[in-house]
Amino acid sequence: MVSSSDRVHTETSHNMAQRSITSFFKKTPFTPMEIKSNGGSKVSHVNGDTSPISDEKDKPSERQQSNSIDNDGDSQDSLKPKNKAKRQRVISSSSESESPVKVKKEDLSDNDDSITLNKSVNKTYDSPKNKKAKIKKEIKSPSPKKGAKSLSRDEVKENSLKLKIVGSKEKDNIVKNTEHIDNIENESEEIQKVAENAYNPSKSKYHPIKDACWSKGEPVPYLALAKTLDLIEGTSARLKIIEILSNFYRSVMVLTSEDLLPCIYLCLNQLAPAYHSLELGIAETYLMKAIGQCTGRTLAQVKSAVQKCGDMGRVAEQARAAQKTMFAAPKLQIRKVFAALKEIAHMTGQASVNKKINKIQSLYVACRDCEARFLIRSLEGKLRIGLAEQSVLHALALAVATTPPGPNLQLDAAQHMSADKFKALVEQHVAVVRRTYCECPDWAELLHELLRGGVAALASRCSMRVGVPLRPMLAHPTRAVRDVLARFENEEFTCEYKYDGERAQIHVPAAPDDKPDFANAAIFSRNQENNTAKYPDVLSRLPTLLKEGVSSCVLDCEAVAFDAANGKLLPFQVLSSRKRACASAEDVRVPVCVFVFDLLYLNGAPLVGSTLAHRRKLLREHFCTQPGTWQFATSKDCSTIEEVQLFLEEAVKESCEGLMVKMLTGDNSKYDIARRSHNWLKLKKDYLEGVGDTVDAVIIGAYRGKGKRAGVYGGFLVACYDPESEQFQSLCKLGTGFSDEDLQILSDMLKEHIIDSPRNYYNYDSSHSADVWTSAAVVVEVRCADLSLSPAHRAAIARLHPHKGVSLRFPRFVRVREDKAAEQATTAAQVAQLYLAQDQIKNQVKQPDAAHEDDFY
DNA sequence: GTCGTGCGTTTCC
DNA sequence: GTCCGACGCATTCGG
DNA sequence: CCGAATGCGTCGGACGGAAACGCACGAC
Repeated sequence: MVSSSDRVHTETSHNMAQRSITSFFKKTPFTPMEIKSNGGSKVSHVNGDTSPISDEKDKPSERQQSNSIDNDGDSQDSLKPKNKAKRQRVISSSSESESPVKVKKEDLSDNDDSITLNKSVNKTYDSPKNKKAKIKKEIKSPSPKKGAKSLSRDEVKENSLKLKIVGSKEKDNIVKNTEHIDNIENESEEIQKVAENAYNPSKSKYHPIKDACWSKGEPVPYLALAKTLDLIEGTSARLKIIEILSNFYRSVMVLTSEDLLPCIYLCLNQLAPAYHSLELGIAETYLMKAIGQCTGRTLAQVKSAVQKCGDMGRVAEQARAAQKTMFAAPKLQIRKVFAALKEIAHMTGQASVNKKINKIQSLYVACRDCEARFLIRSLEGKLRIGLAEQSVLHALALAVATTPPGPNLQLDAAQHMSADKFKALVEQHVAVVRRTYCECPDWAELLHELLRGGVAALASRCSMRVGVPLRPMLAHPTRAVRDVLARFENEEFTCEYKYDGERAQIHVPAAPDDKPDFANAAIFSRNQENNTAKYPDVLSRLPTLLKEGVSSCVLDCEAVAFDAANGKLLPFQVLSSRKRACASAEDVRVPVCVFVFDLLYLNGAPLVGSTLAHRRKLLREHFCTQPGTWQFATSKDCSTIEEVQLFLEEAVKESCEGLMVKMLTGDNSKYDIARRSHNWLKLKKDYLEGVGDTVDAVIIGAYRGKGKRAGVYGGFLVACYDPESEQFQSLCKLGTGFSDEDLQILSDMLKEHIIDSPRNYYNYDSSHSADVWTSAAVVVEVRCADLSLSPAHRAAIARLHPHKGVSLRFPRFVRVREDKAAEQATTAAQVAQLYLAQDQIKNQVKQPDAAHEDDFY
């Protein structure tokens, strides 16, 4: 490894390493020598530091001055000639073998050329929803609610109109003989099928057979899904989204029910239940490569187009549209697309990446219309249309309420009952479907039972069982201790330490002899991944946890790295260095202590419907603890603010993140994820106003935003200042905490500070190379939860570790410090000081032996 | 062919 | 993980 | 009394650091 002391940063392909520090003195407007330490500048904002500046709550009002919403955030590129245009549409796929070095060179030099080239091809994409939001702001309707509603309707109409126009334009693409005779019982009439391009599941009084664009028994065309997703993308009203999707599902159920599962998976970007651990293994970079190869562009060209547009799906769609197709590929079918994705996920071993890319290309070239957009986004892993799990569940419930599966075909149940009655029916179905999914997050199983026996049979046939992970209860952040009381007023509640580890849901099934079957026990993560192989040590000592009489159970726990020698909890960073799969308990390098805090199932009976008080009682009765291996989460049943406050401080001192606050009795203490998934409160020091670490950092670079952040910068590289080495050392990237307005302001602000290449006194890792570099001018206040030693960031490098700097955990933007100049930012020494001041670091037992030295030399 | 390194992806928080 | 924005729903406010 | 305003919870999607892991690729 290159020692970074002799070089400002280790980016070898950049040429700036040659530039000497002296050149910096000539170029920069401010000279580090001139810095006057501002009256003994102290560490900024440590634990409620009350410097007069930091206390000024000058937030939005002042910033409004520089607000210019109209700006397109198009920064430096707007200066460039715009008429070079469409040159590179010429299909020339000759540039195959790009060595990584070559690619890098292109990356660096493309700044002027390819971006301009792509400019007119890929305009910054302003999503329909963004547009809508803007319109909404402009129109100050006396009745915003109604205004919004009618607006969305109009827009949907407009959208579908456009669709029709497009459809007629591309008449040649429309398959003309789409007339079929459908033999479904009471539908004896001849049904003329809708052309695929005109498929419109958002129309009112949607008829699942007549309005579909395929016939009974036929595989569902991928274009039907793409059209549905396209409509949804243009809609922001959630209920409307659900209606559109449910209409599509109704058609699938009635015509081709076996395609419903792939349809749902494609809507969710999922391949299988999480605990099957099936992943695509393909993301942004390889996708861009695939698109480039298909459309005769270099990786750098695609990259800059994606940056410009903020959406790879759109880029892929436009690139595909611009291409002439040599021969018509067969139409994509949903089941085939989904099967192909699964196939890609299963490819492993040598040359698998290329095989995956080839497979993607074969799909991509067969894309028509907007299919490419959604195919590519599926592969990216996010649809970005405002549709996710909860809406899919709702849509499915609405679909089965409207068109119930079963022998007696009924196409629109709503017709036969009052609106209120139907609404109640839907609500009930939604509740059942959601609950079922929470207890058994397996779409295959859920759909199988749903299509077979309908909603009525779902609850009984498909419910919680040992071995299938259930969705865990999550917690809401709380900004003040008094908010806890506000929420839990007059209720019994308890506070537990919030341990800084990894969620572990432990399942122990019963053997036929009614003893616990430890051999088949399993451990699942917060996201239902199967972590059984990760914790052989925990599994091996499971027998010490269960008391006599326990035959089966499901436990909710937190696994925390543990220093057995000193009986101390270790930071999350230590825990995360555990191998993901470990053969046996002896091979485990990082021991853990498991903190059990809930019991969800005991001896054949689910407890999710019991109160926490009851579950906790059973937990304490039936399970053993042993310091350092199995412990119950430290808890205290508080009733006053003062008690909570004190307990919080205690928790933090003992290397915990804070507190979890939970209701003990009543309906709200049940483990009912379907009804409310964030039913607990979390209380952390860094949420509290005026408490927690804050740093004033300098923006030295920016990254172009994607999706809803297209057109502005979506993130920034920020640094601390080190007067001794005269460097700005990267501290972290900053990507959350700003309002849309903040982002606009920052983007405008930075325009005048953009520089061609990073200063040679910027110390950063090449992995953090910014899209746009800026001179060190804008100072921002950044809040974080922790400071950690970083392999990639350089703040306070060599002060705590020879080649590791410090970075921030969970960094978020607080405000612009317009009152501060770059040289007044938090210094490297102060960052180091903040790092060392952390309770968790102070708690660490200093090793007098070589272990410490080991790290150093 | 083997080994180490770099890069990309996924999964925790 | 944090955070923001939009939506939907219930409750309160005001003419 | 009814519509408007307000408050709150949910949902979805921007974005963060760090580590493991698996494949690609160059050095030997």
